Amino acid sequence: MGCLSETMNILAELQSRFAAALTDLAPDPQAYAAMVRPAQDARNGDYQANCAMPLARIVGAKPHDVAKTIIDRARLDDLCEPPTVAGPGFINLTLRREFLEHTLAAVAADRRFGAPAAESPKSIVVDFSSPNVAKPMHVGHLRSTVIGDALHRILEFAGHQVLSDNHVGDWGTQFGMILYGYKHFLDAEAYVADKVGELARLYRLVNQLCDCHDARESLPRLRAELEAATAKLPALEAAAGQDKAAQAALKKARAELDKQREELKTAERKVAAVEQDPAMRELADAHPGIARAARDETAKLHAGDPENRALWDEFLPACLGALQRLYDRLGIQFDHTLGESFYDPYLPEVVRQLASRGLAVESDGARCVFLEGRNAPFIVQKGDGAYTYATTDLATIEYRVKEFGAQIILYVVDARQSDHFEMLFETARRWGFADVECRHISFGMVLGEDGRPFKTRAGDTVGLESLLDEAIREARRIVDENDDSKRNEHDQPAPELDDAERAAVAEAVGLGGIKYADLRHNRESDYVFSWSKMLAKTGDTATYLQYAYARTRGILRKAEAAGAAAGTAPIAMAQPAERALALHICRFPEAVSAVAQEYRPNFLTQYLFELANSFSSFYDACPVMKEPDPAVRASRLRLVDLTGAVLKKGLSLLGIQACERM
RNA sequence: GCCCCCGUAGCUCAGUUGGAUAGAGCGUCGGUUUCCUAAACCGAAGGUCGCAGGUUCGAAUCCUGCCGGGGGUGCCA
Repeated sequence: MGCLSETMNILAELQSRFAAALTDLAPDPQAYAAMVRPAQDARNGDYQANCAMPLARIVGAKPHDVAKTIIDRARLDDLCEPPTVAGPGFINLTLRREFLEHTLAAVAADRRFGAPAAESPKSIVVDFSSPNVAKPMHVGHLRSTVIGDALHRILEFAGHQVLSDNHVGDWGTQFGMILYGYKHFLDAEAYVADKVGELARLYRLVNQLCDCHDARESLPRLRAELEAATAKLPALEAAAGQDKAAQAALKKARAELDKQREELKTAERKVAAVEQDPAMRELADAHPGIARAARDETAKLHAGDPENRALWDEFLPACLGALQRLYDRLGIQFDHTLGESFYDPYLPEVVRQLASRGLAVESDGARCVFLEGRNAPFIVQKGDGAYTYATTDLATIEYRVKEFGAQIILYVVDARQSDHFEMLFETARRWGFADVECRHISFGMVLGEDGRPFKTRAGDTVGLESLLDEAIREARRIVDENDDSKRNEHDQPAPELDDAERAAVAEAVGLGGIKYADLRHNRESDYVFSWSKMLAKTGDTATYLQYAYARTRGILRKAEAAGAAAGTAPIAMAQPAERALALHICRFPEAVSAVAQEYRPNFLTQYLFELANSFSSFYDACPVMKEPDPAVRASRLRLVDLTGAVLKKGLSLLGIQACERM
């Protein structure tokens, strides 16, 4: 019982001991054993079991007595001090020092720091990033990219077989716009000089012209709607005296009115942007049917038109190359980049099968899947015969299951698409893919400090490339400032880093800052993007973790210079700071398995922040190289070495680099 | 109309699925450097968990209603 070579996950070990003790006491021992948790408050010990209270209700006994019974039956004496019962029936557990030392030694000897391989490794596809290749990536792609990459790394580390797949948008309407732009507005010289840049310009241009025409067309309708809504307002106001329902209606009408005003303003702005620029205006006048024409280009591409197909073949590698450069900068790798175009040949068969099963039926000229409890249909083929991303997504599920043997598919996509994914998954189940577990790993928006979607001051979306540049530039400034202010013992300037190392540190700090700021938030919630917080020299940031790591390296350098090495000395933990640090190191497996279970990287960032925190306290309270007792010194040196290794591993699982010095 | 999400300290956010006196970072106030990087450490103040009911030994967490904010919603992805 309790063979520790099997698990260095203390929490899991405790839970299994409790499960054994609960076999005759509880209907579902596992569920009650799961109520063993890390103690919320260190005063209550290291871990606590909360199962006695709910169990007492079932058995009809006093919680306190149930807790006593559990304690009597649980065999914990090799792990814990004698457990105590507190409050209404909490069981408090304090780990024995010998056990901690033993576990720590095992963690230290393990290349995976005690993180167990998954009991039943799954074949997992992580679908993330998924930008449109026709336009440059912007800040909106950040979360999917960063969270997806972290999940890829962590799940793989947790022992699963993981494939990352970038489901790029390389087949949609944006390509029609580029094709149209290429044929009508190409700047040949610019195209030769910077293919992707010119294509992006063409996309923006055509998109803007389409928007303008579209907006101009909708202006009368928008104005009429606004007028009608405004006209209705007085009646609503009059009716809203006492009646609650009427008041609610009034408020809703006002909100609706605001929305309509906004919409009208946006449309007017789009029109004005073109009309105030004579050159643009001329273009707009010369291409009145541009939106339709661009759609036709898309249709021709899909239909196999040789010219468009040849252009697409020419554009795509350049676009993918540009994306790849960005991913290289970010240190992100995909096992596959199978975009929408890849699935095009499969689409007719998907619809045919859905139709033959009676799942897809015709409605208003389109083929739709109607799902119980929903008004909106899942459209798999449009009235004009074109397929939608719903169809592509279905084909993609089929492919991933059949070709990759996917058992789990994770879609790291923003929360706004949750309806789509619910319908997609339901349709896939009914189509015959009931065994694959599809999960929408949804995340919230990145907001600016004004609480609105993150934009530049001018109101444009922020390009990802320039975001990275700015972060690194700012990081470099901080690195310079910090290194320049270093002093030697005579209080003279003593910078440590040469230009190349400063650049490397700035890169790690800048990119790490961006990634960490994203990952440390619960992915489900929106978060406010803040330059100052992201690269702050204080607080819960990547820099703090990187700095803690650099400090571990500093001590080890010093030790090396003195001819000492971390070695394999026994680790003792006499000081509270030593014990706290040691315990925290031992919890690494818990953090990894928590992330793998819930797909929440913030569990790992939180763990690492606390680890760095424990280390900083230890650093302050427990000198290493100045410690006179050689045994204590050797023990602390190992603790430092191990802390550094876990920090570095943890950061790497988040896609963040650690620096030797900074 | 229908559907989904959010509201926690001055600010930004956690909160392990119902557990103990609700936590952290920033900011504020106070302390720490002849000593391994002060990008640090230690301490303090700061809360009606949007509001009102309900469920029970126990609620930020579950249910109902309300207030406030955001998002989605038949041929974009």
